[in-house]
This record gives sequence, structure tokens and C-alpha cells, in this order.
Amino acid sequence: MREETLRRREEILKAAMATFGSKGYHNGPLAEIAEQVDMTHAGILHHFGSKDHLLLEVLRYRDESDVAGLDGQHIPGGIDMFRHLVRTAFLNAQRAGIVQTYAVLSAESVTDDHPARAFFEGRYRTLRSEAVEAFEALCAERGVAVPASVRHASASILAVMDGLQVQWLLDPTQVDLGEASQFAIEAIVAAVLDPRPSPLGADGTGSVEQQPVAVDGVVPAEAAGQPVGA
Amino acid sequence: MREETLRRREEILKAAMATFGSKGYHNGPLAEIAEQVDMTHAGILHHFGSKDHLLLEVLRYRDESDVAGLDGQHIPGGIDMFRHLVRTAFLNAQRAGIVQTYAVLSAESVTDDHPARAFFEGRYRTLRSEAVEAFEALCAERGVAVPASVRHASASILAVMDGLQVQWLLDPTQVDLGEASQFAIEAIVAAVLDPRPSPLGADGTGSVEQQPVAVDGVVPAEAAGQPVGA
DNA sequence: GCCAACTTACTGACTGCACGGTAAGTTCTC
DNA sequence: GAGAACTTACCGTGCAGTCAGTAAGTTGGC
Repeated sequence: MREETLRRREEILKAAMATFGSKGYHNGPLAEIAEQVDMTHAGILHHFGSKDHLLLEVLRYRDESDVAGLDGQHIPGGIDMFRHLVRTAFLNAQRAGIVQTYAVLSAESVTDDHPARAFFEGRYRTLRSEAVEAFEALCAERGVAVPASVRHASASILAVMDGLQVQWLLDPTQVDLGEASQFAIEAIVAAVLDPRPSPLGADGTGSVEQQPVAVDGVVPAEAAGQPVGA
Repeated sequence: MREETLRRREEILKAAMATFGSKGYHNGPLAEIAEQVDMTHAGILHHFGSKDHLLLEVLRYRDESDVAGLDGQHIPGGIDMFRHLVRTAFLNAQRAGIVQTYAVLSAESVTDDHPARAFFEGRYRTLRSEAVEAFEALCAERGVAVPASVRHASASILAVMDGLQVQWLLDPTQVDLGEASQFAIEAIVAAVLDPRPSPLGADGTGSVEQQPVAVDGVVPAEAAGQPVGA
């Protein structure tokens, strides 16, 4: 019955994804996961030992099936990586469940002692460095020097994809996940390959601006707030 | 004692921000908030009625103090809005607590029946339309037609700020919140004001590409996974 | 200026429930 | 018959919300 067991665990992992996605990890009870696979919550603990461990297996499972989905076993490099990301964004627009799971868990993971924290830390680190490599390959191919901006660009591309997902999940009628992701990724890639002067003028830090608009005028440190976009 | 009461409630709101930020809403107990202001959790319920209500007051409070921090009472328009956003990003790099509160709560809010869902939905809607207006003003000023991309660009700018915050919270040594935000915002604004051909070639949707790299080859619908960046 | 009537700001004790984990027993499979 | 795959029953805890009581104001009448 080993084959059957594996299948059963996979069912549990999928059910867990659904529950963690719709309720978050801390607020997603084992009993709800169990119910989906016609089991008691004790049955799930029999398979996975603890809820924390189940979460980690869920994340590992996702990564595994992602890799299995790739022709080879790795994300394409160079310009194809960015094409791949755009394609993924369009694909994600039809998989709200999975997108929500990742969006919820990745943000939840920044809280104190979250069991998935190390996972997401590592995940972003890996993805960023893969993006950096893709940029480097791309620059080499075009015979241009690798600009310092590639690190910012790499983080930004992942960031914009994640951020758009949150807005899209909140209100799919107002955000086109695929198109917006494509636009932003193209804008960022273009800015790396062929930099132009800043459209904002100066350096934008405001350190020498004469008329600070907000924030700078706020005195009580903690009362400042984050005016926008945070 | 009315004055004193107001002060007390403000203390509670700040304590709640700290707790919700470090533990999330569902996982952040009233007792911990109460402790910070030397009170029992029942005392907090006396002031705010319920935990849900406290959360909404926290969010309202933040927005209020943000507006109070602005010289006038509104976010600047036109190009100044984008300068303002960049400045905010640099400022946020020194306010991890507040950043975390918003990052955690905004993502948590996409879960089922979350009490802050309507708040964030409205918040993003407002911010996006302010960004759209800023772009329109900017285009008018420069005498160029308003491109269709402004909606995508507006969502993307907010998205990249939020997404970078998550990565930065997970590992501040690897991401420079201010610089990366500035780079991405400039790239996106530039792409709106002065569009260039896509560096990715074609339309990027992959619909006509002959060699799909990943995803497309995955058969079991739910097993597909989100290859990257989700 | 004082006292009674009332309100506000709590505390402490309790209720009830949700939930993760454990232990012991049962059934099914190899 | 051994072990895997469970179930049932139970424990302990964490936590939001209720409620009665108390102490410190606040207000109004005289």
C-alpha cells in the first residue's frame, strides 16, 4: 500500500494548500484540511507529525512539482528567464488558489518565529541570484557592461510580481495580473539594458529638496506613519 | 478625564500596531497588546468593543496621522507624487515596525472574511487612481498623449514598493529598500513617458512560441505549481 | 462647597470554544 | 503477526468575549 499512501499524502498536501491559502497558516485549522480528505485531524498528524512540519512539506511539494513541470530541471537563463516570468504571470491569473497560498504565506512568514520564514528567505535569495545571472548573461550577449542596477532590478521584478498578485487577489476587476506584470518586467529589463536619465530629476532621495512634502515635517518619530504605498 | 482617555486609546493603538505587525492579526493576542499599556485585555475591549473593531481603528489611525503629516492634506500630484513615493521608500527603510505591520496585514487581508479586507481593497483602489491622475497630469504637462499603460504602471509602482518591503523584511542585508524602489519607480515612469519596444520581443504571452519552457508541459491542472515568482 | 446621582475606566474571574498534540485501541494490508 | 493507517477519546492551552464589581472622576441641585 505504499503507492496508495503516497497518493493520500499528496491529497493532504493539496488540501493543506487550499486551507493555508484561504485562511493563512495560523488561522487554518488541521481539522479543515482533514475534512477535505475525509479524515480526522489526528490522521494528518499521523502522516506529518506536526502542523509546522506539514507546512514545510507543502512548500517543498510545490517547489518539487514546479521543477517537475519544467522541461529540463531548471529555470531558463538569459532573456528567456524574463519571458518565462511573464508567461508565469499570465498563467497565474488562472490559478488564484495557488497564488493566494503563496501570497499569504510569504507575507505571514515575516512574522516572529514563523515556521516558513527560512523557506521564503532562501527562496527569494535563490530567485534573486538567478535573475542576476540572467541579467549578466543578457548583458554579455549584447556586449554591454553589467550595470550596478541588476541587483535592484532583480529584486524589483520579483517584488512587482508579488505585489501585483496581492492587488489582483483583492480586486481582480481592477488589476490585470498578466498585462501589468508584463509591462513592469519589460520596463525594468529595459532600464537595465539601456539606462536613461531619471525622469524624476535629481536623485529623488529628497535629501536636498527645499520643500519636503510630508513626513520630514513630522516630529514624534513613531507618529510619522507611512504616507503611502507601504 | 476625556483628554487622558484619548491619550490612552492612542497608546493602545500603537501597541496594537506593534503586536499585529510582529505576529499578524489572527495570531496577535489582545493580552499582549494590553500588557504593553499596563492593562488587562478586558480593558482594551472596554475601549474598542471587539478585536475586529480595534484592527479597523488601528488602520484608520495610521491613515489619519499620515494625512496629518502632510503639509497640506493631500499627496502631491504630477511628478511630485512619484518623488514622494521614492522618498517614502527611503524613509520606510528606517521604520521596519510600521512597514511590517502593513506588509503583514495587507497580505493577510486577502484571506476569507478578513476584517481588514475592505480597507485594503479601498486603499489600493484609491492609491492606484491617484497614481493614474499623477500620470495624466504628467503627460499633459509634457504634451504627450496618455498611454494605455498608465493603469498597469500605477498598479505596478505600488506593487513593487510592497513586494520589496517583504523581501527587505525577510533579509535586510540583501535588499536596499530605498535604492531598489527608486530604481523600479524610475524605470516604470520612464516606460510610461517614453515607451520603447519590448526588450523581450514578441508579446511575451508565449501563445505563439514554439518552445514553451515550462508550465505548458504540465498536465495535471492542480499539480502545475507556480514555477517562480509567485 | 458639598453631597447625591451617575458615568467612565477599568479589574478579575469566568465561560466557551477552537485547536494542536497524544495515547490507546481498531482495522486493513502485506 | 507485524506494521501501517487510521479513529476515538481526551488533555491542555490560548484566547475572545461577558459580566459583576470597584474606584475614580463628573455633573447637578441646593
